[in-house]
Amino acid sequence: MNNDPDPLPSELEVLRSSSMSQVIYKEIEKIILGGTLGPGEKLNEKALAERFGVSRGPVREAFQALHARGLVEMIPNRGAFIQRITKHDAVEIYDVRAGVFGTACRLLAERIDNATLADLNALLARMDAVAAKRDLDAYYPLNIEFHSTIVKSCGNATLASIYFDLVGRLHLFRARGLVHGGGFESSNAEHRAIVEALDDRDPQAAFEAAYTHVQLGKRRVMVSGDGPQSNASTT
Amino acid sequence: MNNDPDPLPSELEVLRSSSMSQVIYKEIEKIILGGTLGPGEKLNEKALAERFGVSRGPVREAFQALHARGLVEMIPNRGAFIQRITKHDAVEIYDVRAGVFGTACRLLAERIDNATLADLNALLARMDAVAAKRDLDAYYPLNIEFHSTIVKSCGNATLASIYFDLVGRLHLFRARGLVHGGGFESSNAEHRAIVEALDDRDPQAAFEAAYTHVQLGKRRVMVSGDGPQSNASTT
DNA sequence: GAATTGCGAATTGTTGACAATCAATATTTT
DNA sequence: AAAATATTGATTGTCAACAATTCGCAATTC
Repeated sequence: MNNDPDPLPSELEVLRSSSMSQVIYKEIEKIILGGTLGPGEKLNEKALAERFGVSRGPVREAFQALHARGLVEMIPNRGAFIQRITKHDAVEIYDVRAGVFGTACRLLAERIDNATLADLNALLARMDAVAAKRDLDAYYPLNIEFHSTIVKSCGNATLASIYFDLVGRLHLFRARGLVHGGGFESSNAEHRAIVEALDDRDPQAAFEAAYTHVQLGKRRVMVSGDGPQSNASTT
Repeated sequence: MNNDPDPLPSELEVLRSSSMSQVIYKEIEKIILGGTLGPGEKLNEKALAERFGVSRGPVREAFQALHARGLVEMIPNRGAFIQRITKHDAVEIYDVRAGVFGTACRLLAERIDNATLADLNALLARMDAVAAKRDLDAYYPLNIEFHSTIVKSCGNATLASIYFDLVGRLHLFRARGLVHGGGFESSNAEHRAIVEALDDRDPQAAFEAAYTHVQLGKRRVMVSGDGPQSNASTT
């Protein structure tokens, strides 16, 4: 009868109660990708359930979804652990990401409008500016926005979903490490090559430029640190 | 005390009880991809639980995993339904699959050995043989094996997983329909172009051949039937 | 002193029960 | 009779409890 019996919606009770496990999913995903709990660490069912104010059921359901997405490792009778990414895994993910991102550019080259092109060129200019100042903290989000803009603009939601999945998994690899500069001028040069191919509406060239860019980004990350403790933004 | 109290292990009690939900996952996946229960149909928790002899918990966990993989649609307070794939969705999936399969060929071109090449050439010959006889039932599994061999040989398990995921989702689109012949001579010609590029160890050419092949396969499927009631094997 | 064995606590896997929601039918009203 | 409304049945969402397994630590053994 009365509207909103709960005085404080508290962000967790806003959504329908039915999608509770999906809310928990998003929350745990935040914990994992936020890096507050490194790879290999255990996810305690009871602790998480109490933290979110629910029972263990929804938490377990979220675990299964996270496992299917490759963010969580399930060991029988042991529980859920944040997925451990080996260097070999990271190489694999980078290679797939190169192909997926290249495909995004290829598709985008066939449909890009001038507004999107202007956005990308603006990002290029801003990245050049911060690169000249060696401001890596400013470069990082711009770099992400550049790639995201392309992927979101290519008109393929399935591709975008897979792409961001891969990016998330890579976050596990380079979780919470220092950033290695060096080579983000060349990184932006590669960005410019991509935009030029898009401007030419040349799908093959766009793919090649994008694929090569990610591959070079992989090398930049791999040479900087062998273990999963290096963060690199110049991809 | 006595070993194996259950007279019939029945394939469901063989594995550890802990991975029960994952066994249920595989079983429901079989139901979905097997086509005995078309897209949009409802998956009843209680009925499935009784069928597998477990409670609803593991079934719900399996639902979440299937949802994360894009095989099941979850509607709040309504339950789980086999994912409905629109024509637009199918186009998206085909485009991503083209890029992923192309990437597999690109990677394979850099590492293929003569044994794998011989396998692929043998498959080409067998496909030519059955294509000459217009034996579509024989062509279909060979075609699948050809693509699977490439994907499994490219040395990237992450890519393979994503690829087979996409193939599974496409199965939902063309579930339980008649097969449209026409164009599977050209399909095998495209296969041959892929193998030739692999033989040349030419990554770019391999990608282009593979990408084009899937794109043409998409067109062959799309022109044959607008709705989700057409099965096409010549991809 | 090092390795092994044997508890006890904690955690996971599963279940059955209860509350909430939805679909479908029956009933009432206009 | 048609539309709107109430009621019933079924299904989903959530929870708390129980069984089984694992982990940590102490006691024992070699």
